[in-house]
Amino acid sequence: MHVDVCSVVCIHPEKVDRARTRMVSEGTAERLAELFKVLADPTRVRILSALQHGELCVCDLAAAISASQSAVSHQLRLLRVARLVKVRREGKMAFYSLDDDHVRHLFREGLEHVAEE
Amino acid sequence: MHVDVCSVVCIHPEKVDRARTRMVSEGTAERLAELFKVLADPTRVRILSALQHGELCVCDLAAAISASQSAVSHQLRLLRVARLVKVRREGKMAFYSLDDDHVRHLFREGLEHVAEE
DNA sequence: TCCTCATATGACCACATGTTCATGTGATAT
DNA sequence: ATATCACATGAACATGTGGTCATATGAGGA
Repeated sequence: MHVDVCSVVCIHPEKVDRARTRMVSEGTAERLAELFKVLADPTRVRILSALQHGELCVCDLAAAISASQSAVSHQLRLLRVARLVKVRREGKMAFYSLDDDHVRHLFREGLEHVAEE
Repeated sequence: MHVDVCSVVCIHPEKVDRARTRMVSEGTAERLAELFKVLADPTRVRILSALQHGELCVCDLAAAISASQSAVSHQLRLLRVARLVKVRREGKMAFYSLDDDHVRHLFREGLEHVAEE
């Protein structure tokens, strides 16, 4: 990151100022990027997709998406800390489900964009 | 990627099957992840944020988000191929704007999730 | 034509990320 | 107690990514 404005000339200062005041804060941008980063992996997308219609235990998830248990566990951790999924423990099993409808919305919005092309 | 199902025991086959049939295809998951990947960077988030209320030229964008022209150009390229922004050329200037309302929706959905915590 | 300006892009480098392998943890059964 | 099962996690490694620097491109002006 470096404050390096293109010389002097080409700028429309009023446009820039208007944009700056309306922009999200740096912290918000950071957290927003962090959220999308969690959604930005095929394995995690498939996990979320598999959970769209109800909870699954880790082992079932691994089977559903044809990935190793370890890989799934690692990814579930990321999804958990981002509050995209939640856990329900029952004995030695762990049942995962989508955390809220919000996740579903984001997912569907994304799907629509992908479907467009 | 390795088909490695946890031994035999813990699976609920009917749940797994139901999930599998309802899941998005591998290709769709890939493209969905690709879309979110483009949104998964603070610089690109700030660019999209700056464009929420109208087009800006590259130089103005760089000024608005305090990044170098080169960095902004590189990121704009990614946003372009993902069809999140579009260009309007006018002489030697290039004015960028959000490609459609879809991008705005995705952005806002993300913001709401971030705002929750 | 030659120079300058706005933008685009290629090479390179430091850093982040996803998987596997090995091992840890806590619950249940024998 | 101890063995086993489902799940979690740490280390290590290969690959991907975002920035800078240098340079290319293409439009306008002198």
